[in-house]
Amino acid sequence: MNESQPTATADRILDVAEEMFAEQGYRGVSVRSITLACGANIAAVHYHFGSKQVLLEEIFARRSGAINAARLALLAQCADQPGRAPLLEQILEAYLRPSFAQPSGDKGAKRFMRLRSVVAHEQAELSKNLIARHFNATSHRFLEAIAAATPHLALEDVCWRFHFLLGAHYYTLSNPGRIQALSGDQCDPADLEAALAEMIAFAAAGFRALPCDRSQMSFAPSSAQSA
Amino acid sequence: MNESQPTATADRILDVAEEMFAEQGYRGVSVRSITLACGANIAAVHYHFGSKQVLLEEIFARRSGAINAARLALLAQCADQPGRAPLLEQILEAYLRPSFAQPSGDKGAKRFMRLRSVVAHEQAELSKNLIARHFNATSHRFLEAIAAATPHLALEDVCWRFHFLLGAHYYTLSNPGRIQALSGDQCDPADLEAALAEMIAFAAAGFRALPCDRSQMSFAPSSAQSA
DNA sequence: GTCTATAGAGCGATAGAC
DNA sequence: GTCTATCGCTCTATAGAC
Repeated sequence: MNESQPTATADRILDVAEEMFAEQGYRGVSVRSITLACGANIAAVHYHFGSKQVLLEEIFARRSGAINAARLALLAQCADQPGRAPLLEQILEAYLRPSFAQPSGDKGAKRFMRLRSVVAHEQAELSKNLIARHFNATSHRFLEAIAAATPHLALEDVCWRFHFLLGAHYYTLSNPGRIQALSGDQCDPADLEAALAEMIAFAAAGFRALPCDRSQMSFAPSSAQSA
Repeated sequence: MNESQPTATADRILDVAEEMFAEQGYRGVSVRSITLACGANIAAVHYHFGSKQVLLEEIFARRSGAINAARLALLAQCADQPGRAPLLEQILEAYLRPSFAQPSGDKGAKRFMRLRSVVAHEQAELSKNLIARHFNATSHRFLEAIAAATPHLALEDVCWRFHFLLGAHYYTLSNPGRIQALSGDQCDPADLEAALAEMIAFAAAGFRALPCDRSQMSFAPSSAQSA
């Protein structure tokens, strides 16, 4: 009857910890409060995982596999064919959609995005290692695909713009309240399909822009424009 | 000789705390370590500020005034004239440049950007209040200016795209290491003029894009594209 | 205004009974 | 595998001498 839950307690801890870390930060959530919230004993985290940090690493490992697999599966379906969206838009959707929501309808992917953002700020060194271990390979696959679709850009430009996309992506899924405050509640951050469509349109246009020209700056300090 | 430093200790605490909070997080830095790092007594923070949180609020108050003033001064200089960059690019530069570096050459503006990002994740509620108090008015001025320069967009689209710009902006100044890892050290995050030029080109193109069309999605779950 | 000393609370982690 | 009890540590904040 319960052969499908050999370590039900460990799974419950992973679920609850992911949610609490994402919403209250890593340092802001104690091992005590995690076990209390999921009905386990205070010592359960250290029994199942060994330490608070290993628990965090297990959360990363569990999520990243599914997201990477979904991204690469969609990337494999991208094709420059008549009647479909332009290839660049397809690639961007293949990259972004799995971190908005999994096909199963699980909303945890979005929460995990906020968790990554939280950890990047609170545990910079650990975050660098985890992101590199779990996401570098897939990110580079997409960087290459985008570079191939934007032959007018030097690789350096592609990297900067992909970096900006990452920032917009993290911020949108991590700070859903900010756009409500900015727009006077006209934008609904819970409408993930709208956010995704807006982000793809914005980023695709950004990637298509001509390489920037630094001499076109209006207020550079050396040109003594103002003071 | 020292009439210019009536509260030298408080100023030193503000400087050191801003740097330590930005690099190690708010919860990750103790009042003890701040006072130790700036040679003050352990009790100095509570004598001068009353609490750790008020110290953080004073850091916000001190920086935000200068940044807002610089932004609005540059915005007032923006004009759609031949021989200058397009108006949209001018507005974006007026918004972004003061948070990359102040005219005085002070690098603290960039550090303060990372501090805001850190606090947004660790102290979500406090951050919301501080950001609204110090930045909402100026941000709305720029939202209006951008909206006027992009008459093809609904206000909702302008808000989403401004939100994406905020995300790219925060991420670039908060996670300088990520673009080095992504680009194989081809992009130099310390070259702030390059980052600024790239960001303006990317965002300006994004704002100029046509409104997005949600029916153009390639992998929406309801269309049963894959599984 | 600067210092020492400490209160009072919460933390991660562990030992050892069951 | 689950529990209680507790160790040893760090934290913010404060009291009170100088």
